[in-house]
Amino acid sequence: MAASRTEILRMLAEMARLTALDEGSPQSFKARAYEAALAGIEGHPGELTGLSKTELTKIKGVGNSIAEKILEFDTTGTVRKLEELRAKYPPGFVELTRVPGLGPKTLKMLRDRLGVVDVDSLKEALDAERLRELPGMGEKSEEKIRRALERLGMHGKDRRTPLVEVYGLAHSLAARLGDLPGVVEAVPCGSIRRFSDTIGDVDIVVATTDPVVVMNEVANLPHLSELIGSGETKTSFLTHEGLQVDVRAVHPDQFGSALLYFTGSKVHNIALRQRAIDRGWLLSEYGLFEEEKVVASVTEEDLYAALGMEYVPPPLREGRGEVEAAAGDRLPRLIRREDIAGDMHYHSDRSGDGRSSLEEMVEAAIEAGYRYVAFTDHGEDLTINGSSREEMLAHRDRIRQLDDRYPEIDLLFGCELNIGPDGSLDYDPGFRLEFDWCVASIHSHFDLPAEQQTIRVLKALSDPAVNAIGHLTGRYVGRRPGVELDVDAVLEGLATTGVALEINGALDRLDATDEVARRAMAAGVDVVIDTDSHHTRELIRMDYGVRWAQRGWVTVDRVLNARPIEEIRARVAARR
DNA sequence: GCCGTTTTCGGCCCGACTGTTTTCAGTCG
Repeated sequence: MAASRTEILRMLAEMARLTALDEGSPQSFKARAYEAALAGIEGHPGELTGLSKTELTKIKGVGNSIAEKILEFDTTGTVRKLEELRAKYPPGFVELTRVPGLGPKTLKMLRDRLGVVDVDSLKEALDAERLRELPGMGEKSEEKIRRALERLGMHGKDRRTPLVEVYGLAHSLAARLGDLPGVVEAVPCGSIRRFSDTIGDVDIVVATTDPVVVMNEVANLPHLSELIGSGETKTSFLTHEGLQVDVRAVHPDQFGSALLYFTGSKVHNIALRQRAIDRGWLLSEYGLFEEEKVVASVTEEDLYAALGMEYVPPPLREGRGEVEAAAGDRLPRLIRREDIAGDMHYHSDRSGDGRSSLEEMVEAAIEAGYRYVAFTDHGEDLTINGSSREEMLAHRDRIRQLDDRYPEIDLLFGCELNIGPDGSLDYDPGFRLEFDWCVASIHSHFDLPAEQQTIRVLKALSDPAVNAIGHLTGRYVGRRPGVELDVDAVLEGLATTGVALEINGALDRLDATDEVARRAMAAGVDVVIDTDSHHTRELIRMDYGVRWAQRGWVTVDRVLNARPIEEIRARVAARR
């Protein structure tokens, strides 16, 4: 039997989790070794199955022992060591690690001294007031754990929230703190700044000469439901939705190092700190130090430069090879918002779910600085939102008229075709070729087997009218997983046909994923970064799409809509 | 468990806050 890449990653993640528990600390070197191997493999593009032990140990973070475990897992389907750990720490006990405030040390003590093995037995021990008998524990600890248990499942330590649900809140909170007296700047950091599609909690760093004012403001925010902790420079609280927010105040002179530290990721930070150590320095949120002397601290640019690296944009800071690349001046020229020349997935109220008129959408596009835009209203197969042939042809006339009226922008008559369960598309082949540009996307039948989904998408992209595949999996972050398909097969299809992979900037979609985008780069597939706007206020999604693409290491030379319209037209023509 | 332009052994990122303690361990990020 051969284990898939995903299964191997999951196995290593479980090994890391259980080893941390067994060793009594997530900082345990063994646990971190598993995490390092996990990161190394995630950054390793190729297949894993079939690799020899020697080849496996060439992967960063994978040594003899982990290579053997991967081989064992690949051939037998399990790992003896993992089975032992599972027996020692059954799921009910592991569940307890999700309780905020309960770490491995405390959990071990609870089990050894009080026989606590799961949530129920923990509750019994709490009711009997037995925890306070233990060293280091008291009445307050009992109360804290009791409260944490009550809201377990609502927001355990490992709960991730879709970015779309917190993005607005985080920025409005930062804006509010930014207006306080003494505050120079307030910025959401952490996974929000790295632009991860899900986030654990909200981290806001405030540059201020007067941290007391900031801490007071935070303690009295209307969003605050429960105060978790508050000190002179740091306050943590839960919102009414159960989201944890950490606000940290630093002196403006230390803002760069604070931003760097609180943006993470953890893996990225550790790598930077290691670089500092290699130079005999120390890097913390307060700055880069040589003994007592500050080497750099005011801006992130200063810090990277001092460490002998190119500046690393936040979306890249995931420990996926960016540290090595930046140190060797090998960071790719990533796509940037100012490179974008147009939007190739764009709706008007011709679509049933469109909310702004053609004129409004054209003017919004001009306002955004675009040189061209493709209107891609839904085809007839989406019965509620789509348009008939007659409607589409009338629509085309209006687009041509507007194209004449607005010489500063080129308007394309396009369509968002619906990919049926069998890969079929709207209209007929001849009519489809009437369009200047077509994006084809999945809108239903999300549960078909992966093999069928792959055939479905491959069939759609083989149609000469199709120029891009929209929101590849149809996922909604945190709500709908999206279709399963053979990504490599699809990428190969895209590469051979010259059809582009869309990176959809809608915050709840962010589809294709950053991971797929990166594989697309390796496979020689071009992308289009689109907003899929249905309203003039959705054009901001281009910022999101670009940052998401950066997470996928998408380079400017591979983005179709960073090129002149003539090149896009030529590409469409060449395909027919 | 991994790793080596000082090392095949002895290291492995750094600091705030809490609760329980009089100096610190545990947890978290």
